[in-house]
Formats: sequence, structure tokens, C-alpha cells
Amino acid sequence: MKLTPITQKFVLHWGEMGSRWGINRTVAQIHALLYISPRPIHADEIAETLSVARSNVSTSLKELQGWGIVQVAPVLGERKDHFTTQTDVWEMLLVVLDERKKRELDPTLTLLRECVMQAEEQKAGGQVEDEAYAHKRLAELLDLVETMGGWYGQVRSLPRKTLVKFLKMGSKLSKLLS
Amino acid sequence: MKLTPITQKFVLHWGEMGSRWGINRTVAQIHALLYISPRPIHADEIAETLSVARSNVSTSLKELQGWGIVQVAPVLGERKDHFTTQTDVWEMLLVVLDERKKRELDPTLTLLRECVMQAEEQKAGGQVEDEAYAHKRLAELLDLVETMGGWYGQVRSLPRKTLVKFLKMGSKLSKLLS
DNA sequence: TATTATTTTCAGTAAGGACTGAAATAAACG
DNA sequence: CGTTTATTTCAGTCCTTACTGAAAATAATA
Repeated sequence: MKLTPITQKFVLHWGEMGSRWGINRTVAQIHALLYISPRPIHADEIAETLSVARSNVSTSLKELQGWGIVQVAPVLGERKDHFTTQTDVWEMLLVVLDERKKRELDPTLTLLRECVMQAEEQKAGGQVEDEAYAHKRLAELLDLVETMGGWYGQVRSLPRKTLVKFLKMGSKLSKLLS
Repeated sequence: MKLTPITQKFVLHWGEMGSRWGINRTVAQIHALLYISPRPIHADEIAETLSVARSNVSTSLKELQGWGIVQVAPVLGERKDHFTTQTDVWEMLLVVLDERKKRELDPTLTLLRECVMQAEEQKAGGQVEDEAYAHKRLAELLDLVETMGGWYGQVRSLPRKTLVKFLKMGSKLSKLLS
């Protein structure tokens, strides 16, 4: 698969962005490549296009499948596995957000709850002023994370159409809320 | 500054989370430490508490100041610089989001616009079917990023109170939109 | 079942980023 | 000013993660 200057620019940038958000550069590049590819492609082709080892591609594809944004797409008369990603960007975004919520937000929620609960228990016995302060901070942070999580759940349950309309509604948002 | 088991757990977790989102572990730990500290603290104390080199703390604090979530707080009768972070978690979140938007979303927006523009130009001359496909994908992605950016701008301009109310409004959201 | 094609695993290596300690710089004090 | 205190810079080192290539495992074919 040959990259035009435009697509190459995109693939490189996507890799760069990925790495800024804790996603391996190659993984992100592969994702970009699949996204702009008009048909499913196989691992060898990816390896060649991006100049990385075949084994690296294998691992990265597994990772992307784990995220739920890449899947195997059988191609008629081909033995090799071919891969695609969903073309609907909104769907893609939601899948990624779901996964990050599960992997990162939820564990943080759990941890903060533990911290705040233990802090509550200690309050029964005497505690230093500084500890009380820290505990208050933790409780506030917990509230924020819970609120965000709950809000996302709401948004997530909207029908796709409504969701996109909501995001696109521009200055009407503030009117709506007042 | 001595950490209780609770606060220590929090600081470590925060560092861990940071590194998953592309933020240096130590930087995130320092931030956590400042967040739960009832009073401004100086670099030496941070270094000691977290067992890292003084110079490392210096760099990390600069980084945090660059993000706008840590500032120098002069303490009466002290020569050393002392540091704090805002106690309002919502404020903190918004500051970070602003900064990430500026650093990562906006450049992506610029790049995608360039790509899509160049693609438009090519359409004038003849172009292969596959290129046309890729360009369509890029245009869709651009639309998503633009929409997200615009929406964030809206949300960002809400008064703090309204914003928090909005995020906390639970199941009323879907009712509001229908 | 043997042969060939394809994918995965994994030990070793490379690359990138984080961290340290020492030296340089800057700021405060007397 | 000279001295002391505090902060920053930076070259070298360490550590983590990414990546490779070869070998093992799996799957398809005949």
C-alpha cells in the first residue's frame, strides 16, 4: 500500500498524537492506516508500508483488537488475515472512550472510594488537622470523578443521532441550560 | 511531609494514572502531593517525600507551572520558593483540558484542515478512487474534531455553577434533549 | 499425514525518556 | 561586594518500553 504525501502526513501525525495520549506510536499508525484504507489489509502489507517488523504488527493488531477498534475481516479467496477498523468516527470515539473509562476511570473511582472510606473510619478515632484536610481534598476529587463518570454514562446512552446533534448544537447549549 | 497510608496510596495511583495519559509519573506524583497538602511546600520537601532528586523536582515543577496547575506561593519569613495547586478540582480539570486542547487538539485540527484542503485541490485534477476514499475519511475525522472542539468551547464558556449543574444533572439530560 | 503458509511468542537489543549529581547560575543576605 | 542559600542546567547513566528476528506454534492445503 503506497502512501500519498497527504495520507503519510496523516499517519505520522496520528502516531505522534497517540504517543502523547499514552498509546504506542506504531499502534496508532497502524490504526490510522486502516482507517484510510478503502479495503481490509493484511499484516505483511502493514509491516511493509510502515517499515516495521512483521512481529511488531502482529502485537499491535492484537492490541487494537483488544481496544475494540480493529477487527479481522475475511477476504474472499485470501488465506491471510485481513484487518479493518470501523469507518464511523463517532462509533470509534465512543468505543475508545468506553475502554479508557473501564481501564482508567473506573479503577481510579475504586481507589478514591477506598481512600475516602478509610478516611471516614479514621475520623471516628481522633485525627490530625492535616489528615482531615487531605481527606477533604480526596472526597472532592471523588465527587468530580463520579460526576464525570455518571455524566458520560448519560451521554453514552443517548441514541447516536441525538448525541451528535447534541454535540453540534453550538450556542444553543447555553440557552438550553438557562 | 510524611504520607499516611491513605495519602501514599493516592499519590502512587495518581502517578500511575498520569503515565497512562502521557504525563510523567513523577510530575503527576508531585501534583498529587501538592493537592493534598494543607499548605504550600518547598522543593526540598517534595524531593524528600517522594525520594527523587532535587533537580528532578525542579524540572517537574516547571512543567506543572507550564500546565498552569501549580504556582509559586510566597510564604511569610521563608526564603525558599513554596508551591501550591488550586484546591478547586473543577478549575483544575478545566485548566488541564484547555491546555491539552491547545497542545493536541488544535494542532490536529490544523493538520486535518491542511490535508482536507490539499485533497480538495487534487480533486480538480483527476485522482484515483482509493485516494478519494482516504480523503473522505479525513474529512469525516475533521468534522468530528471540529465538532468536539466547538462543543468544548461552548461548555467552557458556561459559568462554573451552570457547568457543574449540567454535569450533575443525571437522567434529566436525555429528557432535556428530546 | 507431510508440506507449506501464516501467525505468534519471546529472548535479546535498541531507542527514548526519566533521573541523578555535580557544576553553573541566580537570588538573598549582611 | 563577598558570602551564603536556593535554583537551574546539563552531561552522563539508568530504566522502561518498543522493536526485531528467529524459532515455535498454529492453520491450511493436497
